[in-house]
Amino acid sequence: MSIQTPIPVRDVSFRGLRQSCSNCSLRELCLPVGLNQDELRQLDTIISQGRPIKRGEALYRAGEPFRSLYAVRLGFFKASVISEDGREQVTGFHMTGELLGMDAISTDFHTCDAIALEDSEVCELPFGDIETLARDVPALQHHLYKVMSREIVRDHGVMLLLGNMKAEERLAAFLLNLSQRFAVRGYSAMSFHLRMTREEIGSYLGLKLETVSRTLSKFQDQGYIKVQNRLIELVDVDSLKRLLNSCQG
Amino acid sequence: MSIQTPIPVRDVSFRGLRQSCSNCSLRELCLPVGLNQDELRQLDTIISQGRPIKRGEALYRAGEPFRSLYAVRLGFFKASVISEDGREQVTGFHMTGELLGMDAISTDFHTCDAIALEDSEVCELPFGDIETLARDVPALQHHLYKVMSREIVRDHGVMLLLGNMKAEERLAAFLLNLSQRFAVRGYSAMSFHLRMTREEIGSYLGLKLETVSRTLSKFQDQGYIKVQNRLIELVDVDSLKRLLNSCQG
DNA sequence: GATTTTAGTTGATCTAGATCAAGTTGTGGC
DNA sequence: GCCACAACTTGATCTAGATCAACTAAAATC
Repeated sequence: MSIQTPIPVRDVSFRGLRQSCSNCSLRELCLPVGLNQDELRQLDTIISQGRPIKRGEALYRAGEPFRSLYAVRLGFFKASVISEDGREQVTGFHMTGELLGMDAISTDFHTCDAIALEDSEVCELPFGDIETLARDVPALQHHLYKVMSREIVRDHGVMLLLGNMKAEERLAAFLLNLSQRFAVRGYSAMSFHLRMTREEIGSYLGLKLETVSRTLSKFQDQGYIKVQNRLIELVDVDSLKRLLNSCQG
Repeated sequence: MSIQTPIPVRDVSFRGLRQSCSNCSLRELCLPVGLNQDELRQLDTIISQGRPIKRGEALYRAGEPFRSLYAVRLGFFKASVISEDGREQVTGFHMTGELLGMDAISTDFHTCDAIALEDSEVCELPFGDIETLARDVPALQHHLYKVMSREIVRDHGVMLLLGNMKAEERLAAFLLNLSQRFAVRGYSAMSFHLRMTREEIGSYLGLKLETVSRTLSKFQDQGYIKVQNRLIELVDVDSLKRLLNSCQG
């Protein structure tokens, strides 16, 4: 199972990229599959130009009124909920092409924080407008349902991970998932830079930062990976996968 | 925080109940708020009669092709995903008025099993038809987005629970959540029958059945609850809530 | 209504991962 | 380029919850 379903970029939410309209032509960046020229033009009028978010800044925070969904155009985000007593639970890491903010539709307020882990850029998609357009464009309507459904499936995968797996299995699943998602976006599957701290990984995986650190070291000792600070190289992917398959939790 | 957001029944998915059309008049049972007479009539034509599911039977199973969402009309379900190596993770318990199957929109196949934990009855909502109708009925379209969003928020709550909380906190959250949801449906908030085994509770909460049993006994010893097999009586709700608020995980 | 089966409790022990602690490395700010 | 602070590693110890085990109680089944 994969904790963050690896999906071809074209399916993630919106795809493509062209430098025409300023920096964020929805026409190509945020293009749901199967729209015709006219429908695309309509979409373009709705979607705002790219908005840059500096590393460390919040795209939105829990409690803020909901207006728009955001498509990550470039960069890397973490989403997290904070419990009343201040504990943070990272609910996901989001990269190019993924959609943020769907949790907020429920109450018209954001229920989690979205923080940029590197300098990033998003497309703002005003939800009211999107919803209206979706009525005229069945493909868009269906696409939105699909993207939300996929988020639910992903969350179930995380529950399975948190509820059933041991530390090594969690880390292996996490690394393999990241690897796949980078690969899909044209980056190396075998070597990548972690944008998040050990503590954030731990929060996502239900582990303490020391356990994350130790487990990474263990993987390195066993020759599964090489770790240099936040640079990860996957050396023996099969062994990592075996860790996952043979997990008898 | 609540692991399974307590929501007034009218918001859960569809509401109302009348004995007119056989046993499952959508007109009242599965009525999204804010539809007019004509829209209701349209809905009625789409939705199938109530379908009974016996205790222990599956409403659907992972891998089956997706056709419809299901509104629980009566009864109690568990939803669970099974990992490749056979581990079960219960992803939720669902009662009257809640919607099942939204995870399947993503791939057009169900990704989890839905098993009745008592004799139950559901309304089948063919998704294609619902989607088509939603184009003409903005309130219905928006309602569907909301329901799916709410599921995402609920899942984030479970992640927080699984990632951060200790056994006692998880159990307290679980009992309080059940209590609220029963209350909303007109049943007693202080005393209710658990439809699931200790093992199923444990699977949902990321605990072993022995730990669930022990923790319930502990709560009873401390005078928080009374346990008689599957009958739970909440004696000291405040203490249970305090357990949750003061959790310093 | 007796019997088999399944669900639940409780105790003893073990262990994965948390916690505490000390040191190292890396990074952003001036 | 130096300083201060944040991120990371590694070791020693502790503990919540898992595991193993034995027993009891409640349902199904015949």
